[in-house]
Amino acid sequence: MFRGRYEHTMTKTGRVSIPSKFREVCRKKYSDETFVITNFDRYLIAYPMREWNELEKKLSKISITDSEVTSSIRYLMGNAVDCPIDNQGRVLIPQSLRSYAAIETEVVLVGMLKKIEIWSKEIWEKENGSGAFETFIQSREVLAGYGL
Amino acid sequence: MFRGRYEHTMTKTGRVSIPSKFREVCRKKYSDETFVITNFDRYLIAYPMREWNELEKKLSKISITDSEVTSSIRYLMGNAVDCPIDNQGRVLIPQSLRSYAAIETEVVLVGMLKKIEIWSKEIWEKENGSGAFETFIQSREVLAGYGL
DNA sequence: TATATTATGGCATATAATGGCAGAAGGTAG
DNA sequence: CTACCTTCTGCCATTATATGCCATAATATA
Repeated sequence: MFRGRYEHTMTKTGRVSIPSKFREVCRKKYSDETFVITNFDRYLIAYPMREWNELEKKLSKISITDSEVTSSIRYLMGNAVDCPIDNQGRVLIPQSLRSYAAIETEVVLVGMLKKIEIWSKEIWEKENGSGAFETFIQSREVLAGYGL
Repeated sequence: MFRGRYEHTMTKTGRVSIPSKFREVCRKKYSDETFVITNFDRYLIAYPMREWNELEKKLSKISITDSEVTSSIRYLMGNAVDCPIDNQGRVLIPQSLRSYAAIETEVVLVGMLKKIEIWSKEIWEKENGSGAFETFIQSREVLAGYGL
């Protein structure tokens, strides 16, 4: 599973190094080094291809006549891009996703179990900076409900 | 499966480049580079030939006595045009379909699993622009019903 | 301290997107 | 039937972007 937080810088051409610990998970657990990246509110989510395919399999069974669901599928699929890892361990993040997540040069990569979150450092600090520990403490009871 | 969203411009003669990622799916998954394009509401849908044939097979099982359904089928079939991909990776979108979908120059192509949607950029922004994420979040419960 | 691995910048090349033009095909009016 | 017009289609040129590779810097490991 993906865990840990890393701060990397993006090149001018939009390439970001995937932390080697994450790549190791890709190789060992998924035996594939391609991510599907999509945007989610103010940050990006990268799924290993296998996890993404699970999602697609479920979605493809839904009838096209259900317009509310169709527009959600459109949102999910329309923003998804596959980003293979190159020989230097990097992915190219397309311009559209960069601007969605307001990523310019500094990025924060967060391991989140079966997926990775990619944040602009600036937004990360605003939303997860000083208050994060307090939020964590407050959600103790919720976590306790899951046996933690 | 088709995924991702691309903004392209149409030439004066009505040709639109198919994003290379979509062409790759056509080659690898369908081993064919011909689409069947038809209009659907306020946008166009392009099916790889094989998917279109599946659709036809399903439609042909419907009884011709059901007049309401028959007219829907007539609508779908009557507007369907096959559009092969040329050597530069483009398709010609016939005038009739362009005017249906109000496509002038700027188009948005959206990968939707087994098909591609083609929107006029203007209409796309109106219907899927800023509020799309909220709609997505709202339909989470519906999606949850499908195991997502 | 030496060595391996990781992160990242720079550059060359390949591929993609798209505009322009010319010939081919097909329809229409004289 | 033929001349003309419109639309279709193939090909070339240009630009932007993506990709692969090498070099160096930073970090971790033995």
